[in-house]
Amino acid sequence: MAHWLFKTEPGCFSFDDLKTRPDMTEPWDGVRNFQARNFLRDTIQPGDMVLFYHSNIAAPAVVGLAEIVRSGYPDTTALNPNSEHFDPKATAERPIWYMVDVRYVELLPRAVTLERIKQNPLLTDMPLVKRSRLSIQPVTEAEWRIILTMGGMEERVKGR
DNA sequence: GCCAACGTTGGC
DNA sequence: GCCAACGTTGGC
Repeated sequence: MAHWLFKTEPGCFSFDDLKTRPDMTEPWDGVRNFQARNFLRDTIQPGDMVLFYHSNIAAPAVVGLAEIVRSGYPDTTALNPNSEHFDPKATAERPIWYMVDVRYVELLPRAVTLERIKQNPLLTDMPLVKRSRLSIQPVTEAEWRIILTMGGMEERVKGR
């Protein structure tokens, strides 16, 4: 089981939005970056865990945990001319873009702000810290444990 | 709202 | 296939 960090602008789609879906399952669509696409299409698997990160706000932070419930499949918003994520180059035969389905798991007792992440010398290798704009990022087992601990979930870390 | 970083596009 | 121009992301 692998770990990931998914970025989202909460004004567009927030962790609360994920929680309030009736079945708590949501397609993660609209990713239009090839590196992120490759993770979605090739690597991310059901059961993988996700750090849910809010970007583009005053205090960007990891706010909660989500789980992958479906691996990569074609992102249909790319085929829809009415979608803001429409890509005229995408076709049903060559979808180009992919999405996965995620499920709400739980809110972190304490949000882990980017500021705190940057202060932790053990987290300086994270793409997040290196100022990458990558919206889907791999997270190492060690980083996962550290961030959960910083978020007030020591018990969960020990239980694994 | 500014602007640096950086991914993508397109002319050559 | 290089690289300048351009557009977007996202921290501040």
